[in-house]
Order: sequence, then C-alpha cells, then structure tokens
Amino acid sequence: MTKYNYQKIEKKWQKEWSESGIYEAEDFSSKPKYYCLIEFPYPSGAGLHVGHLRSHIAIDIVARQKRMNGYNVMYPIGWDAFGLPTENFAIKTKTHPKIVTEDNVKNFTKQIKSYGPSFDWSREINTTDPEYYKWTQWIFLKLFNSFYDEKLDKARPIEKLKIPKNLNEDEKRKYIDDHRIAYEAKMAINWCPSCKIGLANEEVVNDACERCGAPAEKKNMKQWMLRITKYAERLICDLETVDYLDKIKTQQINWIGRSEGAEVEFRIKNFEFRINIFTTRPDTLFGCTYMVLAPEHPMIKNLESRILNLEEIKKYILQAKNKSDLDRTDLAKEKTGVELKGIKAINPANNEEIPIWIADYVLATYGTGAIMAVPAHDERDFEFAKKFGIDIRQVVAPLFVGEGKNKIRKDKKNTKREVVDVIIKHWEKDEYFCLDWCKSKNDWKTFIVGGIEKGENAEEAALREAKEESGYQNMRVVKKIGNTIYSRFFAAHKDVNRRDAKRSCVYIELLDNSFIEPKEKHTKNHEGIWIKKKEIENFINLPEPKIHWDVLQNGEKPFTEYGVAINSGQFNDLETSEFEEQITAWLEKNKFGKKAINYKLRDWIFSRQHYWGEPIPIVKCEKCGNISLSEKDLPLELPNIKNYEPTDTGESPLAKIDQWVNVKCPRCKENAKRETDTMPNWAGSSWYFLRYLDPKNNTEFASPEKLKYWMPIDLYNGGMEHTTLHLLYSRFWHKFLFDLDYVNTPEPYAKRRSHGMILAEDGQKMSKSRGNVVNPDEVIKKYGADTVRLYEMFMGPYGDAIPWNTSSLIGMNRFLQRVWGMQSKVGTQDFVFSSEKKQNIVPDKTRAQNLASLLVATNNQGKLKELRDHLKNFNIISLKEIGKAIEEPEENGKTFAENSLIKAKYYAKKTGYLTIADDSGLCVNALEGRPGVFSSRYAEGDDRKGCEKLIKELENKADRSAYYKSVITLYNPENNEYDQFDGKCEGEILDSLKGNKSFGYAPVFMTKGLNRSNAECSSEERYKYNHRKQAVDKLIRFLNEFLSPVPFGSAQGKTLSQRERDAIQSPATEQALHKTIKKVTEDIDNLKFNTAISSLMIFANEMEKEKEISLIHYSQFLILLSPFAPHIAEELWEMLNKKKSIHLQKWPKFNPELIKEKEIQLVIQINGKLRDQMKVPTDISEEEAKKAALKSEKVQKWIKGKEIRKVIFVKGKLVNVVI
RNA sequence: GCCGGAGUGGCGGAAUUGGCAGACGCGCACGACUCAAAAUCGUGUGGAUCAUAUCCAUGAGGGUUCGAUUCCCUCCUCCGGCACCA
Repeated sequence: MTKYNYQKIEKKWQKEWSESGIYEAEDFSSKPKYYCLIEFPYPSGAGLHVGHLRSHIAIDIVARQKRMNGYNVMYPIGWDAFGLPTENFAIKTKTHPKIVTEDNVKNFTKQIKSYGPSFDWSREINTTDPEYYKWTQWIFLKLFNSFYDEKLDKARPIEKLKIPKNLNEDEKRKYIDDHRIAYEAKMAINWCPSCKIGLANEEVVNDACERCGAPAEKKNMKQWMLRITKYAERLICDLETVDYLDKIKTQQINWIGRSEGAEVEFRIKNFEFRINIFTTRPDTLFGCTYMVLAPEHPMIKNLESRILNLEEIKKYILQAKNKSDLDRTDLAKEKTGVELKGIKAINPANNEEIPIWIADYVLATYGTGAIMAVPAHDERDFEFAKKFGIDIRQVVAPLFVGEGKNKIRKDKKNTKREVVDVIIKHWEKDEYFCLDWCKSKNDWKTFIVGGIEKGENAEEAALREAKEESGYQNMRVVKKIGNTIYSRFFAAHKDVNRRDAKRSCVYIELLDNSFIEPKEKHTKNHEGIWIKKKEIENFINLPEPKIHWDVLQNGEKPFTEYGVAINSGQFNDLETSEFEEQITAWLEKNKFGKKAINYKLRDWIFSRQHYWGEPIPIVKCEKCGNISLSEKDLPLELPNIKNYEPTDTGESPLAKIDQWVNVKCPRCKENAKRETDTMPNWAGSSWYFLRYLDPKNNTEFASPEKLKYWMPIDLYNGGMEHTTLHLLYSRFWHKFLFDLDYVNTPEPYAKRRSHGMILAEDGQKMSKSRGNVVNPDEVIKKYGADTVRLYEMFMGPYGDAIPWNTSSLIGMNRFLQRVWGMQSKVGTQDFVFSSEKKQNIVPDKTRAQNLASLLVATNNQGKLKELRDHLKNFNIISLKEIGKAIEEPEENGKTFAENSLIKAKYYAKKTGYLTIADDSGLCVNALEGRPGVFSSRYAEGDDRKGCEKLIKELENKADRSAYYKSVITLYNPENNEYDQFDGKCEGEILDSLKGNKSFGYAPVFMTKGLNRSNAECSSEERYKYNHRKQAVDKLIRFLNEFLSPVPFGSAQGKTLSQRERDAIQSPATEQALHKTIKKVTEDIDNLKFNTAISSLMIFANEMEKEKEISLIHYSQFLILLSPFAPHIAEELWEMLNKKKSIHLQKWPKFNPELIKEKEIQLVIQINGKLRDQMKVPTDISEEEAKKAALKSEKVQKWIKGKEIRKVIFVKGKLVNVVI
C-alpha cells in the first residue's frame, strides 16, 4: 500500500476537476436547481484568511451533497475588488490599483483552488471589470430616474411622477430632483482636516482619521444619497417571508428601528410658525412642560428675530457642531441646553405656555428634530428638567392589578377609595412601623394604610391614621413622597373590590415614645411590628408600598411604563393603550397632529471621494442640472491616471483630470462637468449574485429567463458584520429592481446563515498587529487541504466563534491516515446494487424491497421471462404491473423499434424507474434488417404464421445467413440519458420449421456451430450462445458500477447477494452505516458539520473493528466523506476501480427499518437516579418492563424496607421507581 | 443603559418534545514497538472517598417535576450589536 501523499493527490484531482468541469452549473435543466452562495471575497493584499475557508468549505459541503442528491447546483465565485485598502496600497507603492487588484486576484485564486472548493469558475466576476460595473452604473441610472410612488408603495420611472401645476422650469426640475431615489443632498460627512479628505464611516476609528490619526470633523458636503428609507417598512415586513437566523432578523429590525406614535404640532405664541414633534407616547401630552429643539433645527433661524439671548444660543449651536459624535454620546451623563428666551410654545392639549429649549440630546436626524419633553415619564427629560429646574408633572399613574387571592372578584361590589401609605420611623432606632395582616384573611405585609376621609388631605389623613393605628402620639410629617399609584384588587377584610384605589404616601418621624394603647377596632386585622431598615424590602409584600419605600430610599424616578392617566383633563382614568388611541384621534380631529411612524434608518450616503470605485454616470450642467448619461454610453470607465492622492478640496482625485471632467452637457451641449464622486464598494456587492447567472451577457445584466430559473438564492452564507450594511443594501436594491420588473422575486435570499469567527490560538481576534494570524497556505502545505477542511468543520458549531488549535488539527490528519490505511482491509467482492425508486407503485413489495427495480417497457411474456431469468438480482417490472398507475403514451406510427424506445423513455420519466427497452429479434441479411425489423414485418399475432411467412419470402434467396440480436437500452430517469448494450448470435435460416417449440423464431433459426434449429437445442446449449445473455451481461456490469448498494432488509427465499451476506456477517456495521447515513445527511442539511464528522469517525472506528471491511461499507463511507474531504475520497474511489468521479455518485439513502433497534438498554432509576439497566425488546410493554425492573437485584437492594409509591414507565427508555 | 447569544472535564465541544451528563477529537498517563526518539498501535482519563461501591458535579441561588444541562424566576460573567432613537 502506498503512503497517503496528500500533496500529490490534491494537486492531481484539482487539475482533473478543473479540466472536466464537473462543478459547472447548467443553465436550465430538468433537475431541480439549487443556488448557494458565499459572500464574494475582497481580494486584499493580506491574502486569504482561515476565516474565509470556514464559510467556503461549509457551503462547498452543502453544494457537493446537493449535487449528489440530484440538484443542478450553482456555487459561484467572484471578486468584490473596489475599495480603499487597494487604493491606499496603490498610493503607498505607486502601483496602479488595477495592477494591485489583478495581483491580488491571482493570489486569491491560487489560494482558493488549493483547498478544492467546487466553485463554478466559469462564472467568475469582478466588480472592477468595466463589463461588470457597466451594470452597476446602469442600476444607478435606474435609481436616479425613478421615484417612490407612496400610493402604489413601489418605485416607478420618474416620467410617471405627477408634477404639481404652476411650477416654472426651475421649480419643476427641483421637484423632480427631490423625488429621485438617487438624489443629492448636503450632508455632514466625516472629514479629516489633515488629509483634507472625506472619510467613510469605516475609516473613522475612535473619532480619528484611520490614516493619520488626526481627529475627524464634520463637514457639510453635497452627497449622493439613496432613499432606502422608503423601503423601511417592506424591509421589515418581508423578513417574515424568508428564512434568516433569528438574530439576523432581530438585528435588521432593530437597525431599521420602527416606532409608532404621533406627530404633534405645537404653535408658537404670537407667531405664525409651528413646530412639529414626534412622540411614541402621545398619552403623556398633558405632562409636557417644555419643548426641545436639536441645535441644528431649521426653525431656529426663523425665530431668530424674537430670541432675546441670541448670542448665547449661537454659541451653543457652534459648540454642538464641533462636538464629535463620541463627545455627544459619551458626555450623555451630563445634559446641556439653553432656553430660547422670549419665545413660548403652546401645549395643544391644555393650552399652557411652555418654554422652548435647544439641547444636543435631541438629534436632528431622528423624528422631526424636535421633541415635547415630559420629564415625569421620560428619563432624559427628567434628568434635564431636574438640572434646569423645569416643572415635572405626573400624568400617568402606575397601575397594579391584584393577582391570586387579591384578584378582583366579579361577584363583589366595586368601590373607589383614596388611601395613604404611612411610613413611620422610630424615635431613636433606624426602624419602621409595619403591619402584619395575620389576623385577617389577607396575607399582606405593609406599612400603615389608611383611607383619606372627605375634607382631609393626604398628610392629615396620614397623621390621624398613624396615631390611631400605632398608638404613638408625638410625631411630625416630614414629606409626601412618590407618585400616586392606582390599584385594582379584592380587599378580603372588607369583602369588596377596590377599583382604581389611589394610593399616595406620607413619611412621618416619631419624636418620642409617648404611647396610648390603640382601640381594638384599629388592630383587629393586623399586628404592628418594628422592622429594621435593611429588612423592610423583604418584609413588605405588596408592590405599592414597596415602590413608595424605594422612592424614600433612592429618590424619585420618572415612571416610563404604561399605567392610568391622571391630571389629563377629560382623559383621566384611561389606561395608557386606550388613551393613546383616543388622544391620537382627538389630535387628528382638532388638526393638532396625526398618527405617525418613524424609523431610525437613514438614507444611504452613496458618494465617496475616492478614485477606486465606480464613477457615478452623471454630468453636472449649470443650466440643466444633473443629467444622466444614456445607457449606451455605459460603462463610464475610470480614467487611467498616475496620481490618486486626495485633493485639497475634499473632492475625489478624479476632479483633477480636466480632460475627463470637462464634457459637453448631453442635453444643451454647453460646457459641463462630470460627477467626480465614485460609488461605495457596497454598490457592486448589492447585485453581484444576479450577474453570476449570466456573466457574459452584454445586452442585459442578466437574462430574464435565467433570473427566473435560478432566483431566489437558496442558501446565502455571510458574516454577521454584514447584517446591517451589505445584507440590507442588497435587499433594498433587489426590491427596487423588483419594482421595475427586472427581477422576479421580492427578496433575493430565501435563506441566510452565518459562520462564526475563527479566533487566534490565544482566543483573541486574529490581526497582523497582534501577530497571531494563521496562514492558510502554510497549514494546507503542512497537513493537506482535506485535513484543514475537516478541521475547520470539526472545530465546533458552525455559527460559533472558536479559537484555532493546531494540535486538534493533527487529529483530523490522523483520521484521514486511518481512512487511507483501511483500504488494505477492504474485501474485493463485486457489488450488488439497487436504486431506490418510486416504490409506492411497485406492485410486488416482497421482491422489490431489496432489489434494484427495473421496468421493462413491454408486456411480452416471453421477453419478460427471459430477462427475469438473466437478471435474477433485480426486480423486473412489466408495463402491465404499473399499467393502472400510468397513462399509456400514444403510439405514433414509427417503427416498432423506435416506438419501443420512445415508450421506454416515457415510462422512465413517469415512474422514476430505470427502464429497459428490450429490442431484439431475428435479422436476415438478405432482408438487410436491423433488430426488430423481422418482428415488425412478420408479426402475425401467431409466431408460427410469422415463421412460415418468412420462409416463403426467402424461398428463392441463396443467402440464408441471419442473426439474432438484442439491444437493451437502459433509460436513466434522473438525467434522461440512456446507455445501450448489445448481444449477437449468428447463424442461418432454415428452409422449414424444425422442433416442436413454436415460441418466437426459434424453430426457423440455426445457431452457428450447432447443427440443430434452436427449437431442437437443450436449454444449456441455447444458453451458451444466447444473444440476450451477452447483452444482459454487459448491462449487469454497467449496473454494478452505476447503482448504489441496496439497503439490507429481510431477504428470505432468494439467492443472497453479496450485500446481504455482508449484512449477515457484520450486522452491527451494517446498522452503523445506516445510522451514519442518516446522521450525516441530516447534519449537513442543518449545517451541523462538527457532529457529521464525529459520526463519520464513529463509523470508521466501527469498520476498523472488522477483520475484513466490506467493499460496500467502505465505498458508501467514502461517498459520505467525499463532500468533506473530496481529494482523498476521490483518490480512494479511483483505487477501488471506479470509473466515474465519486462526486458524481448518488448520495446514499438509509433504510429506516434497519436503524430501528430491536433491543434497548432499559434504564432503571430509583427516585430519578440511575441504578441499573437491562437489555429488553424495544417494544416491551409497560407491565413487563415494570415487572422486570422490580425483579432486578440492584433494585431489590435499594427498595428493601422502603415503600414503593409509584412506578413510572417511559416507552423505549426507562422505568423509574419512586420510593 | 438597551437588544441578541452563550456559560458543561485540562482544551474544542456532544446530548434539550425534560429521561444513562461528558459522544467525537485534542491533551495527558501507562503499556507495546524502538538502541533511542518521533510516528504508530493498545489501555485509561470529570471530581471525591474507607474506590467492584457510593457521593458530588452542566456559571450561582431558588422553583416546577418521579426525574432538570434542557422549563420558570432572581443574580453573576463573557461575547456580539446598538447606543440620548423622543
């Protein structure tokens, strides 16, 4: 046996596969399609990362398995090659980015090919190829030339936009520009004052420029924007139609950040302007005691003339502008702001005048950039109001609804009541007077609670109750604390419901111990006790006094939850959800506001001031504005320049190339300039998966037929880091293309999964600076691609972050070495085979169970019998046997032979069986016949008559030579291909009929070498020269190669196949194989590669225990292993003399019957603990199991002297004895 | 702070409609082979103890249950995302 030389093997097969093109996807096929995709890599100078391999290999395994399961698989690869690192590298090394990209792609290609993924390289694409970005630009033009029709809720061509009348040309143009999906707007972008360049968000690290470290600033610049916000709702809703990991969905939903609420308009006192705010809690409107505008709010300009402290305001605005995002958020603890003096707004709910502030805790980019502040019910407003001494007004009371014993009872009277909790402090110790309601029907533990009588206020009531109930006489009211709380509960001691009991709280301190015994009526329900401060929290068991106590200890907090409305005029006593509806309706009715929905999602800033990106195909004309290039002018290629250094002005480097920039306006032909910004590299990746389908098409980005055939993507794998950018952007573009009918699915990806990160051995992220990067080239070189593939899949759950561990890698190499070594123990018997077909229409189940079923497209009894005799290990089915299930094809007047071929093909397709057209017959040279010609010409319904007709016709011919010929055609229903096998038996035609057998043409034909007619021969003699046997032998040899082994079942009364002998000799291994097939199949479907490999190892261990390994077991195992370790599997497969690549084999199926255990280990527990186990039949009955369990010696020992309370039986698992 | 996810041997991890905790691999120990080492093969490997047995163990504490790694509550830790989102 040779050594496992992975380097040689891997090279050999990579070359072979690439030449044979076995992984290329077919456009259109009768097979079902399967489109699986990894995020195409960015070819960086750093080369491939072991992390790339993880997802590439995982999806490769899926792709390979799907192919073997009969799918037409698309698994493409390409390059996302525009982007900053390349540009930076180009600047540093003075090499053109194009060259840098080419080099990197070359290197990546080499690296990727080295681990043998089954990519279809014939569809390779590159976003920097003008033939590719032509279509990226084309999509941009579509975005530019479309608007979002709110009514139809979809994008439409800009020509369909209804333009208001009475607009002049300029206004008209502005109106249109304002509705384009790609539009220009002044936006604050990150700006490096040192490099003088606009920075992408990715380039800003800790608020500083990534290149030079200078602090980044904000700068307002005109930017191209895409209206992704118009799609916010659909991007959320349509998540329901796709299968993404939940965490991906959640992250997208959170990112889009939908919130429902109301927009409310606030008037400004004595002024025409109004300020719109957005709120999610319109029910707190009555508690709004001030307004806040973002410092950037445009209204401030309009109000300037009225502002008394304008200088102060301007100063604050400037400060806010210069604060970086980090400052604004980090210093969030301490809120700042300035009041707009001289201006008041009117609260529309109660017409109160309220102050207006500006503060940077209000963001210009969310909602309307202005808020109504409700300090009592919002933490930020609360903090701000506290700091600046603004009114805090409670308008929502917490509501507690009694549960259990305290639950409202329908049959009891409802009463309203106002009560007060009285917290009394001891005169010298830090103890508080509490009540234990032990004498009543309640299990309450509270402070003193008393009703507020008519005419009393809370303090008075508290004082009175405190004296009556505690007996102490000298005390002082310190303060009223907390908010009013509402409760709904059943008060057992009074036998009534308390509905909307209002509960306030007063804190009292005792001055001394003067004491009068309280009257009995005050103490009949409870006992008073002193409780230490520390223990109060655990003692009190009702929520309301607990809250009051918390307020006393920790101070007041805003109440931000739902409750009951108070201090809200006509809306008092409404619960929040009800209130929200009513006040929104009220606002709409009075034209103060309306229901509104807001999103956190912002429009997509689409401009980059860089060289290495797709040029934006727009010409800027002073007269005509932004004019799009026409489609025929695409691609607008990047000009070839020598210097890509950034400019002083923050413009793109393209701006410096006069001859490129200066063009004539396509409309007015006057001088104009090109747009010099380029697109972000999210552009090319937003639609690349469509280009794979038709990468060479130069009239469309992809043909509609191909789009229809392949989309949507069945499985898309990518990193979590792309969830809120690439994944969202590409869904947006796809929806846009869908709106314009360029694609046929609203969502591009049917299923999205994510791989986990591979960490360095030290558990940290791999990074150059940490020096802990694992180079895939080195490990592949050292251990081989198959080892690395296995290791990356085995290291842990696919979605988890896991540290790399080289010593674990060695384990995978050992495993492959053992697999390699096993070949010396493999037996050399021939295969016996079967393919599992549509067994539901197999009429003879006992025969069909274990044999390959072959359908013969005839009902000719003679032929059937003959075939059955030859093909003993196959289940031969005649047309008659399936006749009822399948409609007959029409005979179409062709020759017998042709018809029989057509028929066979038809039945193969219909039934899913391998189907035989058995075409044979006597051919007479004198008649120049081909097989079957005799039959069709002389068939008379009676063989003897046919023979006589033949003899008569040949009466005067000298040439008597003739032959029998069989051509057996085998149709494969899966690929609609067929194979033919023939056999020939030469001889001559007799002059008269001989022998008594009248069947067929035997009486008239004499086989060469025999001097008798066939009808006179013994069966042995005939068999020796049999033409059909020759053909059938060829067929059998073919089937041996082609078919996968049949699962073993019950095979009584038949000749045993090799497979069946195997199963009898090593039933455990046979069963293990089927379990492994099941496990591996299911695990690949669920991307649980680690456990799939584990089960392959278990099976390998199982096989190794055998003295001789069955060829069937071994080859099935190799098939299962092949997606994971394709090179070694292919090599071993070839060494077993297999002709066709292992990757073109059928994926095995398991036999569910065989997996069922006949016996189980019955677990016997005592009180849930394992004490004994025994072997019993799987279907053991409850009684038998219990009986058996109790008989066990060990159980006897445990239950001795104990009372058996209960015996629990779980079918097929255990018996638990409870003592 | 908010939203996700996770915590199991020395390590990566396995097992969840609640039913034998630690599959598989790594590491380690001992043994075989060897002059020796490596490689390979075999055996063992959660902890404790008076060791053929019993007890303790799935981040901590509590609950439901005959029985909890799995379900519920409280808390702690770690990872990822977002971060004044009105």
